[in-house]
Amino acid sequence: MRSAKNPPELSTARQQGYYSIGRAAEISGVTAKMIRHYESLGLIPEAARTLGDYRVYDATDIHALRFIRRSRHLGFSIQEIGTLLSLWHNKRRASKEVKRLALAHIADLDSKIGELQSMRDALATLATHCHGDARPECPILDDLGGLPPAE
Amino acid sequence: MRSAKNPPELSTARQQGYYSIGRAAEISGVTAKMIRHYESLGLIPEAARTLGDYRVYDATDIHALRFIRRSRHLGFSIQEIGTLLSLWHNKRRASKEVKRLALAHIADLDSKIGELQSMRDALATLATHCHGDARPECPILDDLGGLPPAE
DNA sequence: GTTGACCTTCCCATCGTGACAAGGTTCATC
DNA sequence: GATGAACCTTGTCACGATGGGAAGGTCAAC
Repeated sequence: MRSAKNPPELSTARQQGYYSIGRAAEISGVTAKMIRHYESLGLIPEAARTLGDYRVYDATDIHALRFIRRSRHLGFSIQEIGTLLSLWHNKRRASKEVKRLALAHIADLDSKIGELQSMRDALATLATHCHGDARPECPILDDLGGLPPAE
Repeated sequence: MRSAKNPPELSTARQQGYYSIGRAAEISGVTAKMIRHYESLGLIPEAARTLGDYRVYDATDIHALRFIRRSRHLGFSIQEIGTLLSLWHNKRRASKEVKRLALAHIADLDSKIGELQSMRDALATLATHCHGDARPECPILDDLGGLPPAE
């Protein structure tokens, strides 16, 4: 199947405004790897193919990829993005749905932030009491080891 | 090798203050699953075994497991915990080393918190401008899709 | 001696991403 | 019209920390 009867067809596609996966990755900011991955997850529809089996993307696809990138940037999970995408595509959706999702995600973020913050504060307290010099005494290790803090 | 010449030996071990993995999990707060995992990673030494090949743990082992649990709770990675454990075991360590690690970890936490916080704030701003009713207009989706916010 | 609780090892899944391998396609250049 | 670079294809493996489950062995108690 080397250089057989197939017209190149990729150049044709390009002339019609299609992008190869590499080009799509470049202009959408999503790596080619991840584009394929999202396709395999069903997050985006299967890309059209050239006769040489190369994936091609049009402006709409790129738009969706940008949507995904931005959503990831805001910390939405792939599943949540799936829902957001379908809401995005549905011109008749109620903004209520979207807002509900966003608020739930904000709550998630808040709880993660709270967790990290309490780790941070606990550790900072310990570090404050640690001399941090050549001596072996160390309240940090003492605490990790379960010793009550020396008064 | 069913009921062969082996003395039970587990009850003996128990009498000598050893704990089975399930018991160790219970009193250390680390699941049996994770205890085995930590062993396979080399984070803790290979446990002693009974003749029936059951792992047994003594008070020192439990102490180390608790140390690990607390460290994880503060968000240290397994690798960092490996270092902390060796510092903990080394009675001559300088507290400087430990403090350095703790401060580096605090910096990590701060940067993660910052990331989440900026996600949260960006999303909160968008959500504020979303009516959240039955209408389809939605600044959140508009932004994700790349539309500049309507003024 | 049988039952049931506990243990053993091994494999798979998560989540999002990256790296690599082995091979096919396209295209420009000689 | 052949060669080689740049790109594409599918596939597998890995991360980090954890959980789930299967298939089978051991222990204790009745």
